[in-house]
Amino acid sequence: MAAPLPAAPGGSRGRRARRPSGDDRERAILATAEDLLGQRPLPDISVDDLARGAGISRPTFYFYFPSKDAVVLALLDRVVEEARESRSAALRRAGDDVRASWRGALEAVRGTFAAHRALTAAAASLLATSAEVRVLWAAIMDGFVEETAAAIEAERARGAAPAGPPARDLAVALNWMNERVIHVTYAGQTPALAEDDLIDVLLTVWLRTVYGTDTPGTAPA
Amino acid sequence: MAAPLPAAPGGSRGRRARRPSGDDRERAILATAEDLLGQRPLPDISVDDLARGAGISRPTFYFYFPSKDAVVLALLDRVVEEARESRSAALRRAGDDVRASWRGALEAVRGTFAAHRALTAAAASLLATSAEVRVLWAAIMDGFVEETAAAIEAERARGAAPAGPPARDLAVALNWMNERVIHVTYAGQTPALAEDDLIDVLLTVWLRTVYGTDTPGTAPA
DNA sequence: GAGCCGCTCGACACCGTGTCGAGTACCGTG
DNA sequence: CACGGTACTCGACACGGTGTCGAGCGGCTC
Repeated sequence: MAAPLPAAPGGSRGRRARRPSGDDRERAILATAEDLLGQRPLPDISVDDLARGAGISRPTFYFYFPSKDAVVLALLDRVVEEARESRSAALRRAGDDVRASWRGALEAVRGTFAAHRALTAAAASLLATSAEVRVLWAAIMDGFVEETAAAIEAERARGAAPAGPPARDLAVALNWMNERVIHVTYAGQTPALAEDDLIDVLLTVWLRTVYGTDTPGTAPA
Repeated sequence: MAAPLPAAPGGSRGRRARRPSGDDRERAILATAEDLLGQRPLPDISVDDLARGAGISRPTFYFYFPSKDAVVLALLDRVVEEARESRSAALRRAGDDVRASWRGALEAVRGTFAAHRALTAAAASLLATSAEVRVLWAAIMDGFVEETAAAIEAERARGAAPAGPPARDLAVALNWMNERVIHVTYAGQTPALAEDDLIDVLLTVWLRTVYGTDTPGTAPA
């Protein structure tokens, strides 16, 4: 919401070299986008809506962003970063209790997406049309997969988890499962899970897949 | 490809009451769509392209279909039916060997989607914008989930599978995992699995989730 | 041969996108 | 204080896609 960005020069995404002034406008566009996305789906929002909402004309909008998609991408950048950090933090915390650790990671991702449903829905619709969004999405999923695969390998190394397919392969399947199940659940699609059962169910699949049991760390050698 | 449709009156989907003649045109449009989808993504195909490909003018196209989306929906109807039947058949076959039975179901769905990659990609892009496609997709996933849930419950009842979360909840998670993993793998996105490993990995997750082991039927009482 | 019906398309209205070029306001510098 | 530049603004335009309307045409039936 806040995040003043004192004078960050390197625009990570391609959008535009930022200048001290006019910066308010850029933020106004972003804010308008976030606001409108809470009201209706992305395809029903035009560049004109965004411009008007930010108090500027349509051509002026193009001075700040090359397209409607770029606005969503900018918004998404922030959320993706938030999800990544929140997940890594959860994984770092709770080092002892294995089960709690996995649960924390699940919970972190779920939390981030739940907090930004509208944006996530918009991202999903862009996934089909925007190569940039696809790249961004692939990057975050890749990060999750790497992290997960490393964790599985560690558990196998210490004898807590049985062998099986490459850890990375399992990680790919599990993480995509999360992505989709969380998405359909929060987007109100069917078949979905009850929001309250989400984490329990996903955790069960993760634990059984990795350890073969719901209660790792209690029985094995 | 063939499927003459002798004179089927009840257009399942909303498209239009069908008349004996002009039927060739309808098929030509469908064929053109399938063809063009093999060349470029759906958003890059206009109604005009479809019409020209079928040898008619754009307004005439609207005599046969209410929109571009409806064409894809019609195509999708057939494929969805194919997937459903192929999966049910696989589940019916191989009654004894549990593992083979699950594998067959996985294989059936994979096969159908692999055979229609382009269409599946188009469906994915419509999922974001077309309520009808969403309903159709929800329906097929629901069918898979029901079938899966029943199978899990049967396994639990005969003591082959351990208790745990509601069978339906596990079924939801597992089937969405399949959907997504198959999709990213065949759409060439990342992170994905190698096409050859797909089934093995998914099967492992399914078996471990349902039974807690890769080799059901060998150990338990 | 009159009339209907399935079918066809030219022409049109509409909407959203993206661009171009003519401004304006404000800056620092001479 | 002019002067030139630069950040920014927007009216007007061109384009491409969608969907509709109404006139026309060919074959069938009575």
